[in-house]
Amino acid sequence: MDILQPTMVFCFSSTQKPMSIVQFRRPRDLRSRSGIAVVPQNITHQLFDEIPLWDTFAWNNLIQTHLSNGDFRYVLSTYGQMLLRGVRPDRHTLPRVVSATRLLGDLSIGKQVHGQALKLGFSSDQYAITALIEMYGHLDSVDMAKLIFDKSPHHNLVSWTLLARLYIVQGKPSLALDLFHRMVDVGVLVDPVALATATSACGLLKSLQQGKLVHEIARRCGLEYDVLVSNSLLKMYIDCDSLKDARFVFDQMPSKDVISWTLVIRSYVRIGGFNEGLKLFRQMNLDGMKPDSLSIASILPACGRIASHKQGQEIHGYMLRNGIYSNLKVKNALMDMYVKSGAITCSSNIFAELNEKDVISWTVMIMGYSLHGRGKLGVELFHQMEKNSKTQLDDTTYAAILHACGTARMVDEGKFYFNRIRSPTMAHCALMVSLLARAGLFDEAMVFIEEHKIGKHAEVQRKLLEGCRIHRQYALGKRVVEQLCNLEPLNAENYVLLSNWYAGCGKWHMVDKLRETIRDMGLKPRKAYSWIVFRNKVHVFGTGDVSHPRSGRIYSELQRFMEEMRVQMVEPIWDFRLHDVDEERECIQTGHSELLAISFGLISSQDGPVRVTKNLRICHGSHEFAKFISKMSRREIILKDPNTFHHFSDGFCSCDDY
DNA sequence: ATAGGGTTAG
Repeated sequence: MDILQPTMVFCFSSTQKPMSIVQFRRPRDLRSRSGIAVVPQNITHQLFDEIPLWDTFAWNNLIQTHLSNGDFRYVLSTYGQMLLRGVRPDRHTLPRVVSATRLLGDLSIGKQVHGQALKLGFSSDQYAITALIEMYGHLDSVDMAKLIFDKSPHHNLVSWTLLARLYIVQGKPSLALDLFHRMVDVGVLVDPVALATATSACGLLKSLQQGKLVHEIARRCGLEYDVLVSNSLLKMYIDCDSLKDARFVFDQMPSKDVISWTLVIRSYVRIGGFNEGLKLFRQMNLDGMKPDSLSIASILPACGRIASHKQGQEIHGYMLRNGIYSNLKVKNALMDMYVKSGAITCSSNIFAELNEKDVISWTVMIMGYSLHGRGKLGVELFHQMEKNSKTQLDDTTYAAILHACGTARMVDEGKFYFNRIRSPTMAHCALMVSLLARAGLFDEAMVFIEEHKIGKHAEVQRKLLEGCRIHRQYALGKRVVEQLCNLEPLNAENYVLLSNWYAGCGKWHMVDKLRETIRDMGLKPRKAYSWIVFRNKVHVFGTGDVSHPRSGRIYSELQRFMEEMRVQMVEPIWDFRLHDVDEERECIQTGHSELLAISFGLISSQDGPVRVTKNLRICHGSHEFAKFISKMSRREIILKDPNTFHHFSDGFCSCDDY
């Protein structure tokens, strides 16, 4: 094929309109006399006739306009006309035409243009070379790009950086870094973009040592505090898991932009520093930096994780008020925030209004329903997803559907989906064990564990224990706990479980012995806490806590419910055999932290749900008591524990006592 | 001409 053939270059699609040539528009040219819009070719032809043949500048201008409008085929057709009419392309023409072939993804035309560049004598032009490097790099290979680079008479900063970038895209960061150091060695003056490219290579290599070397070069060039360079350094230190260095860079930055803030906020959120993340987010606002959709998508997971319904809602409100563009990523993050902070209805409202959904949207909702005890809805949603969209499922989606089957106790469906997973992960297997154990199918669970050889994983044993707890399988439960002590001898929680088991059978000498063991090993069992947000303050309660200013009223309210319960002949439950908190066994029921938080919630507000979060699992007795309270007080209580959300309402719980 | 930040994972 020859690019000079007009048939080849005039390949307009009928739907495309020549919007881009508006600057050459003359009223009488645009419409034919009959008033019918003329076809693009005609307009273009007429326009070509208007451009003087000697005026290369005007032709370049037209090419540039097409290029920036994304009309790459017009670039080629204009270029074709130039050649056809004998207009001489200059050094401004070829780079743009080469870029157009790259963006079109057409290597063969690109090669033809390259040939013409050689013929016309532009092969050593800096701009033509960079365009060619990029074209070959994207459409052919990095090796081909390297060849152009090597053959070019002189290398400039941009061609060095471009080639390095190509190596990074190809997953070869160490080659990119080599190139950067060679460039520095031959004495090319580096700029912020070159430094940013080298820094990101270090991040990909996770090499702190290399990163610090580039940091030193940046310092020597006096570019350390350039905002692009600082941000890349920040990201590099985060990628290398050195939050300490990242924070140092951040604190030193004389001027931070929204990207700097987002980077550092996200890095705290990722390692679980939710409060620090929120603190920084507030600081960003105080510093007058307006959050955008990307920074908001980074902070929302923190709101979800600490189940701070209020803060997440405030951020959502801020977005609506300030018209912050919210794309699917942000909406997914919002949905997940509402799921994790106990407001499943808010997430399903957002979900219902989505006009496009990706795999994450579906996964968040399936998992969301399941976490809120509505596994069946989650399974239904999965069916809907398979019917309505060609979403490519991933491991997380399968984990969500297995979780939903577990919550809904849909064993056959769970097995069906498990068998569909091409290579099940440990998490998938553990979810299957959970599904079988929760359904009381212990023999089958044991066979499954045996078949998949996963008995050595504490995660799996804990799922098994969950089933034992639900179905009061105390003999099997004890064997599982002993197994856990063997698998994780340094996990205090396992000894607490064992100790509670012995306490349940009145074997107090064993309880004492275990307590000694825990102490001698220097282990510290986790303490139970519950918290509730009231008037933008977090109120935290420990077991038997009396430090709250309204403590008297909190306890008397619980006492009142307790007496009521006795009158109604409801027996309090004292079964701590498979419970994993031991301080609670020794505390009166009304001293359990979740009940203190619930009571505080009830006395400090008149209506609306009471939202409480607990760091450890709720015990059986408190669960029963909370059901009773919800009935007597006619209030909805939403309690989040590490595994699930319990919605207590009118004497029932959404978890169906599982 | 080359460039730094975002969502699920029970």
